[in-house]
Amino acid sequence: MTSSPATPLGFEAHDHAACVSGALEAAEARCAADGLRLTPVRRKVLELLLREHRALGAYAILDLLRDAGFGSQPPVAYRALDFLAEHGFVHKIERLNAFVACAHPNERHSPAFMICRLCDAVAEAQSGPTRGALGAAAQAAGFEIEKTVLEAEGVCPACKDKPRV
Amino acid sequence: MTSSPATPLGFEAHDHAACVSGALEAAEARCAADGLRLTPVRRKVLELLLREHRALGAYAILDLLRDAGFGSQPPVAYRALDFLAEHGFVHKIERLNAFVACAHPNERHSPAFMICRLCDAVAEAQSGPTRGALGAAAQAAGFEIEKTVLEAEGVCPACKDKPRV
DNA sequence: GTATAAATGATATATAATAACATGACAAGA
DNA sequence: TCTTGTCATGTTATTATATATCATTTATAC
Repeated sequence: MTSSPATPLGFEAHDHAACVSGALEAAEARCAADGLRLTPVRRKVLELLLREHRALGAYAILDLLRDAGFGSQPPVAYRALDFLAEHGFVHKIERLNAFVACAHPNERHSPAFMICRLCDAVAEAQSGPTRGALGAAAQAAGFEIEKTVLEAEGVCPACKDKPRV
Repeated sequence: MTSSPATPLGFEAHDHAACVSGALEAAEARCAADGLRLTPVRRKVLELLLREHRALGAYAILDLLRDAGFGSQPPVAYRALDFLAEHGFVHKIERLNAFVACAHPNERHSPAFMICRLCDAVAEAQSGPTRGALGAAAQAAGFEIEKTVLEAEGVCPACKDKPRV
């Protein structure tokens, strides 16, 4: 994120090491600015998600935490994930019961995701505040939308190119 | 569904008994036409979901199945739900890990949902084949969308009218 | 009627998430 | 310095959701 990539942390190749460290620095800066505490566990979970760059279940994260010398009971991961999600550093992918690092924190956004069913890569796209057809239906029904989940499942370009791996 | 309601099985009041039996008849007709087997368990699960008219978890369904004299081990419910979802009679609400009867089977559709966080009522709206912003992002990224999940969480008209129940 | 495929029964286990309570770290104020 | 409040973590246990596997039965096709 340091070099403001043209693409929104999607499926394209990029300098991932720089992407990870840049995002971590940005997160630290933001926490310092907002009085949030990016503690070691929280930082580690964010780093893991940035590094993997795909959706990870809480228990997969827990395994990685254990390898890194952190506690390995479920609440350890869920607490860190709650914090990170609450402040927009990660998102939960409902379809997978898994978590992914946010591609553009700092911006208020209602994210949309493209999930590769073959490699679990996740790309995050921006999505308007409330979508066309659904927004109209909600208005007609008198339903007050507070939050939306928009997730597309399919095949990413990389997996499409190599059907057999 | 018999009297082709103007509203799509949403939050509005309607003749629910007729709605349930009509939907069941429609499902039976459709299965007969397509060579699908609407076995007793499957029919019962669909009936339960139609009757409740809200999102039910698999284990809640399992309890109701037990009460109705069916098997009560998890696979019983999950198999029936898999069948019903595969053929469009029910949808899974990812956000709730729960299931709801489809408001308009027979039509090929990519559903969108409005979920009341207070009473768990679920209304189903139609949603275009692939949505605007996300569709564009997918095209740009070379991502092939196979299925989309679109779920809005908020407050339904009934709960909005009576803030304290 | 027999072969085949589809569905069910049953047991076990995997995965996801939370409850509840104790402990530790640290800052603000008496 | 001591105490108190808050936030974070450690730990144990439990609840909720979902799938794997294999045996058995039932329906349908030939």
